[in-house]
Amino acid sequence: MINTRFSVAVHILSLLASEPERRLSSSYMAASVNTNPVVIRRISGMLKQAGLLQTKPGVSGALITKAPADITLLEIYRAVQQDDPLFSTHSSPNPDCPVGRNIQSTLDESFKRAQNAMEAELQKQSLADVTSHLFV
Amino acid sequence: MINTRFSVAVHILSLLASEPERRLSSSYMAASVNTNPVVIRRISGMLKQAGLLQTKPGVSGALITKAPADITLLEIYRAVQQDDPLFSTHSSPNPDCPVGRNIQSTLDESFKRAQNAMEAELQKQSLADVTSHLFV
DNA sequence: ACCACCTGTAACTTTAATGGTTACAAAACG
DNA sequence: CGTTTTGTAACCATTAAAGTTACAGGTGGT
Repeated sequence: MINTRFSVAVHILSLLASEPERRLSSSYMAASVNTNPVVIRRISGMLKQAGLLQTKPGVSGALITKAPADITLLEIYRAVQQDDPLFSTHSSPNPDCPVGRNIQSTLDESFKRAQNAMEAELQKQSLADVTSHLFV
Repeated sequence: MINTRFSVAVHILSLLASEPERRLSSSYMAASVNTNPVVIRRISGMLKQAGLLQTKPGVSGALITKAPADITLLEIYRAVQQDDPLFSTHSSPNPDCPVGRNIQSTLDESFKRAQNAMEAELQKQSLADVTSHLFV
């Protein structure tokens, strides 16, 4: 199961998108997510590296850097998951067995196709699609 | 990251598919996977419940129950992952915040779409597709 | 210039999931 | 009958994630 970083990252950006003029501090966002400010800063750091938000040390709060319609969920996913594989394969199968010898490379291909399909769907959804459901 | 049960399950079924006449014991398969026989029996149990293989208590070995071309990777995935969600959402966001109040149900929908896309791709691949790459 | 406050980050603790292991009852077969 | 195997339960070890504490460094208000 994929960790909650992705979920929290979308939450953070949704908050920033809802008040694009206002700098929201990590404490403020932590109260909405219901976690510790350090957790927010950790994930904000990854989003900053991906160019999705701006912060300055010492200056309170973060600002979103793009229009929500121009941020795909895939960008957010990649920002927090880097290139972690979605599926893991068991390690060191028996090389003396034809199945054991070739299973890993074969599975890697199948798994990559599945992951690509998932990511293609995330590419189709934008942050604006998410936020449009939040305020109704 | 998805656990290695799926990977091991495909390995098990590939072994059984490679010798459909022969009953392979959990110890034999454990040697190919490079793990403990109990791990194999644990996963075999799930595959049995899904109708993908047969075993009898006391009788050594397992047999595959279908032609590899008729087993999709999705069937195997479902057999070992049940209906675990692919993505997790952070728990108890703040209900006093419009974002916190609605983020979970919104994310659930987005995440389900992504998971569906992944599963649709697994549906397209059969065990035969995998085994055809193993013996070359 | 000072101070209160914030970010960024490292380090540590806690918790949960996974895989490996031990143990043993129940069943089958020679 | 006794050896072997499956099916499970129970337990241990390892790992990853999230939460927490701590603190250096920067900023802006006073």
